[in-house]
Amino acid sequence: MDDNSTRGRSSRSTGSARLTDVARVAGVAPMTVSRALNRPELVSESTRLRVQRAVLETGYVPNRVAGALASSRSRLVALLVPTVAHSLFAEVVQTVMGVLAPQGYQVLLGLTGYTPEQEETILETVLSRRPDGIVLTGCRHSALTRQRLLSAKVPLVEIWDMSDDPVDMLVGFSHEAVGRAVAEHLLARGYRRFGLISADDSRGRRRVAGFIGGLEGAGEGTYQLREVGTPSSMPWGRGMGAELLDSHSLDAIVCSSDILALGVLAEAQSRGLAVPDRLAIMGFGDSSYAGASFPALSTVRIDGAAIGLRAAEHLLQRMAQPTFERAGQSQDVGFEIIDRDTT
Amino acid sequence: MDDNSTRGRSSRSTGSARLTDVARVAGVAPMTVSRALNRPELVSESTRLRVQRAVLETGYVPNRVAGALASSRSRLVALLVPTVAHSLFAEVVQTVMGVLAPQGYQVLLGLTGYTPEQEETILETVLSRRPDGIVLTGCRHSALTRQRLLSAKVPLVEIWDMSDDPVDMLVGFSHEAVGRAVAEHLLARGYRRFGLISADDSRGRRRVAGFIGGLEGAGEGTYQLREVGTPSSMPWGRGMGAELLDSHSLDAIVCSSDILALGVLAEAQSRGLAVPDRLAIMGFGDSSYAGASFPALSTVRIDGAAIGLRAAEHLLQRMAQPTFERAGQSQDVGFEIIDRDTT
DNA sequence: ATACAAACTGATTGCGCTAACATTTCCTTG
DNA sequence: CAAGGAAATGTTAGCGCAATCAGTTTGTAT
Repeated sequence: MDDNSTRGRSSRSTGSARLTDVARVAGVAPMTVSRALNRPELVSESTRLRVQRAVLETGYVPNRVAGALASSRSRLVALLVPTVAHSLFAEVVQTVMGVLAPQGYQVLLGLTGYTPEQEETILETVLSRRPDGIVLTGCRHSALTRQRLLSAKVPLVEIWDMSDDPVDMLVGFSHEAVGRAVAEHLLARGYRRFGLISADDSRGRRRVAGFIGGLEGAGEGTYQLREVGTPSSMPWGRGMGAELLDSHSLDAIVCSSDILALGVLAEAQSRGLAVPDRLAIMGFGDSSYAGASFPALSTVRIDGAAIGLRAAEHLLQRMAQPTFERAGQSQDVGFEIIDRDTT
Repeated sequence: MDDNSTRGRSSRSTGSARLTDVARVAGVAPMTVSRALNRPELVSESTRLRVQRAVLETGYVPNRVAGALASSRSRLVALLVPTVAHSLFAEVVQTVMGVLAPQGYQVLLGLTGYTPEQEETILETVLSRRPDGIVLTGCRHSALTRQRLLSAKVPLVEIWDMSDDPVDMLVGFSHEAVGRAVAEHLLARGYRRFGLISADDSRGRRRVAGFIGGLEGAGEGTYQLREVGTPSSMPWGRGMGAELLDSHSLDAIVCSSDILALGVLAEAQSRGLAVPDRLAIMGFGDSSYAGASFPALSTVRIDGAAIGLRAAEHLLQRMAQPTFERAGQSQDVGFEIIDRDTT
């Protein structure tokens, strides 16, 4: 009579149908309803149908918060990226979600900006949701972040970077190698006086360092470096391009993103500078618009979709395992220099 | 002796520190720890500090899954957009999260593609997480979706569109009005023979319908319509632009996104067609790169940031209210035709 | 019929936390 | 210094679900 299966009894109840309500309507035990919904293969055809009808009749919407607490499985994956306003990261988000959604995982998105402090704060709140897996952009974490990741015992994929000691799994590419390769490539094509425009984030800086290392290794070439704020944009590129061209005589400008490069291209065109004869321009990322600008932008192709895909697959595989065990595997997806018409 | 505050007792426990562990170390009741962490103003300075130390000592990470179940507040907001691969939606995501994160809300991201079926599926799983609020792109939902939204009793903001009967709150603009305004604007500038390139989604189609309505209202102008798949990209624009220019004599091409317009621009430039004298080009969205292309792209400015900002603010306001009550308010943020150098 | 396994269903318990109410401690103020 | 109230802390009882194990039914071989 005073049992809990009657509506509106407890002042704390939310008022919507629960598993017990469905069970009562279907004339079975709550546990059977749970099974009918989550592991239908364990239930007979007839009960499955009765439960199905009862769900429709009651308008039951499962409460996965309670489910997660009871089973210690949240079916939630945290995805931490610096921003989605950059098409490369948007591509990663898109791909990761495309792989995870069909497997029944939902995504908790976190934007870390480009600072370790924000990463730290966001990771803390993210961990409190007890996600089943984490995809985290970058490998350079604060000590506290790293310690939290280690003690969390959650499958983790770090992406977008290479590291000698990944926390768990890793899918990325080497930013230094990109810079070095671009330097060697442009030197080989005869360019010598370089302008560098980089966003002021750590990975952009590592590409710059790689580029400078490449010049030094070859013993050739000079450079002028300019940093711009995040997020990168065409106006930033155009403005910095103008500043570099005003004050220096340059053969080529290398940018830390395609969007900056398009800004430089616009500036060159407005000055009537022939590209690439008077000025070569190099982007980074191979965004969708890079291949179709006029002239088509030379750039470094990063396969964000491949990174997202592999990260998600690694995660799925690990989340399917009953026991937690770090993998410690790294995967370098590399990059490709795309020589179009601006170099 | 057999109490539950001893580690490793229950086989169902997760093994990490709980509130009771912190309480034991701090020498206070569990409830006091809860208060010290969530409502510190209710706790004396000295206990707050003792709890703080105990948290550090035990390495306690709150379990918000349990917290949400107990309090019926998930501090989760579901954000449903068609894609993040489009800069306008990425901007909305970025802004919404920027507003909500400082208020302690986390975002559950859902990608609905451009189909009502996916929206339906995703909404179902999203509702099972009991979010405190929902931001949903678009106003044309399936009957089931609408019914679920109505019975969910969750604050909801529909964005990116206008509607006569919003489910709850609404922040958007009229796609028909955009189409009509663009038609009138271009007719006024003397263009008559139009090519239209639109993505095959419902909102793009409504802008096309508005454009055609504008031509018919004025009794002037002819048009050729082409639809492209989603997601839009420069190659799509360039290809469709080439097809239109090959088969028709046109004054202007109107695109359903800036990225398509840049593709058309590239095609025009590669053909040596003077823009805008021989061919005018109009984009949509005013993405970051639109203003800095050469020549600078004319487009329709949609303030994604404003939409995201207001949607988030409305939601916060509603989530702060103790009782659930539909608002039924709409807000039209409008749009602006930006006349740059391609018209 | 009987034994035995396999398939299915049910009862109990607890996941980790907070709402609600009860109690204690501290501080005014006449 | 007693009375009264505010501030601080504690106790109890779930939130809604699934793990676990116990029980029941069904099918199959003897």
